[in-house]
Amino acid sequence: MHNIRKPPTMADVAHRAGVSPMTVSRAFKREASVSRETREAVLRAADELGYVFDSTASNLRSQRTDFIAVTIPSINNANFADTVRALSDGVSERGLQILLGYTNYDVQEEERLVEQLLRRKPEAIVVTGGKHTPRTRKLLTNAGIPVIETWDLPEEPIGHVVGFSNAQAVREMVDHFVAVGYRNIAFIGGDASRDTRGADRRAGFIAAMKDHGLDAPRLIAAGPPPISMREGANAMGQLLERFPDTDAVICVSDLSAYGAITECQRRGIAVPEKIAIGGFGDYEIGAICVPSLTTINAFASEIGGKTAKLILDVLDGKLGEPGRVTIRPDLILRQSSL
Amino acid sequence: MHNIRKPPTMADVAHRAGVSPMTVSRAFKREASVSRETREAVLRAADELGYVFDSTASNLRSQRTDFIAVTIPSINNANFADTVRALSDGVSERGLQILLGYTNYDVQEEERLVEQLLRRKPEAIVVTGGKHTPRTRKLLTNAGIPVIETWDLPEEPIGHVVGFSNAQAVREMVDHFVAVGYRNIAFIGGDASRDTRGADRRAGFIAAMKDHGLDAPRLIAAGPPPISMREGANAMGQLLERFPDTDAVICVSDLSAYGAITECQRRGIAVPEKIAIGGFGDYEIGAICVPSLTTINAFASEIGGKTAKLILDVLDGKLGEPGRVTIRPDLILRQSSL
DNA sequence: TACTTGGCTGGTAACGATAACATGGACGAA
DNA sequence: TTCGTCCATGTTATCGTTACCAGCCAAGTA
Repeated sequence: MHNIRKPPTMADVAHRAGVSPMTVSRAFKREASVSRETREAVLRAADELGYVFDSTASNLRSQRTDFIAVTIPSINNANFADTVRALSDGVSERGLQILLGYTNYDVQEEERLVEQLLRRKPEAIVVTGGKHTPRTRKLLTNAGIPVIETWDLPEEPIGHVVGFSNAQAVREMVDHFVAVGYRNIAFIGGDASRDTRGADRRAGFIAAMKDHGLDAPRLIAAGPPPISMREGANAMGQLLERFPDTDAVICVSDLSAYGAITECQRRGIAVPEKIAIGGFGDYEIGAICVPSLTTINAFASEIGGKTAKLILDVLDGKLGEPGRVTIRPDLILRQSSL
Repeated sequence: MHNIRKPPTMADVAHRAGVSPMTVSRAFKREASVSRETREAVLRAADELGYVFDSTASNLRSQRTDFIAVTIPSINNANFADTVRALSDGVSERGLQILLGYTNYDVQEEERLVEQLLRRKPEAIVVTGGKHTPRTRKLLTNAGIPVIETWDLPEEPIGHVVGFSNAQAVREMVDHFVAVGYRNIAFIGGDASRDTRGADRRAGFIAAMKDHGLDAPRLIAAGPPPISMREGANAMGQLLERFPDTDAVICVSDLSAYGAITECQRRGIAVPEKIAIGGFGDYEIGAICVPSLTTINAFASEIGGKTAKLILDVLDGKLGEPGRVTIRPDLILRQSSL
């Protein structure tokens, strides 16, 4: 009964509904002016034919894709996932869809990814972090669409920014630790070469220590980012052996911090009595583990939500010049520190 | 010096390089036959003009988007993230890109999402789970592209399947628990109405208990899925109060199981001496927490990897009929159970 | 009545790449 | 030499929708 038919087009729907293709097109748009009856007739015809709207043609002709391109370092990170979720929810109300890619914490990979994403002609592009290869910067600058850098406060932003200072956030934790009496404070992070946010946190740690007149020799690099719980635990082991007088540790993330806590538990070292531990990111585990974890809430969801709002404003032409939204992370004190 | 110029097209590049647009098109494809010199000249001209390849036009004309559409219940779940990552890595070698959406564990939302994704004309679509609304089934069936259901073994698959039996996996844990002497075993999960994989696990639990001649009155529903650590902890509190004679608990996920462990710690209840705990999913935390967590490895990455391979085979025409790849989850025994 | 105004609908020509087919020249075999 | 083959390149038409511009008609206004 059916030959290998091509899928129906708007023309087919138009024919069946007794209208022009142009009217079918309008019937599929929310705001377009079509009479109620006509729209219903068109949608009914479309349904009967099993018509599926073809975005590829729409994208080309209208020069709009309704894509928002997003790059994150890793898809397996609850912080970035929170940001993406809030961003996605925020823009989806306007029919915008996230086109997501991950860079593996590698600026070269970011370059490839950004180029690939820009070919899809997104309405805007959101990148995590403010450090890029020269070619990435050039691509983003010339893309002709809004560019939003997040999770960082770049000194020379490409366009818009929704972020916070990783260094400053860690500084506040150091200030607190010093205020309550810790002196031999260590820092556990990943190899600094790749994860720029992690490097900023470590730099903030060192600078803050210096400002308190303290040296910062206790630096453990636990491997290529992201640092897992396991790597955090291993780093804690190293730390305890190399610097037995350490009285507090700040970890680059809650995950590594939790790993560090468990390593102390396995070694029978009391947290926080013998050693205090701080994390970063306010992951769920930090609130529920025993002892609970002192950490920094960087408001990952807010970053996504405010990025979404920024994008909508820019696309609406409500924003003349590049926006700069600064988030102020919160120090959350819990049982793992005094 | 700059007017509001339109971005350059292939025609512009062709003109500058002294070739035809067709040759430019070929120069941008990997396999196309273009002489080395010509290709280099074209790419140089493109670079000088700041030309960015326009996928939207390519997509329409070639009727290929190189998208693989994927739906997952939540973007904040390490298991699904693992699957997506492996899938993405597996197909990206062939220039295929993931177009990701999440359903919030809601089949209605899945329906909306699937329709939206299909409009983008992906080369294939991967859905998590085997339960769908009738309309979703119809959309997928008629889409004319490979459909792969994952993380489940549907009785009536729409197309291909890469999954495992959630019920069977839990059954094996029950079998083990019973074999080592536990009798008063409880199950902590989410409200069954939405998360079908969670519901399958619970059903598997009840059936297995029955097969051992045991009742299964100890069922705690901890709220809408996904169940967080916190909800797992709360559920554990309820369980201890309502069924004090419980000697073992199986949780719908490692996250809720870890929450349950912490609740026991806060109440001074020894795990596994007073109560054994099992999780699901082999999240990193289960391997590192103290006590470490007995769990089920569902091989999330393998699901993604095998799905990628399946897609490539199907697109190459190497597969005549629907594929059915069955994963066999592994029971991992750790300290939280005897 | 004549003339706006505004809501709805239709016709035509793109959007920018590339599938399909054609062509021209280099090269080797007969 | 002559013909066939293959590689590199060009020409033409098209993918399916929608921007743009009209046109029509009913309702409101002077």
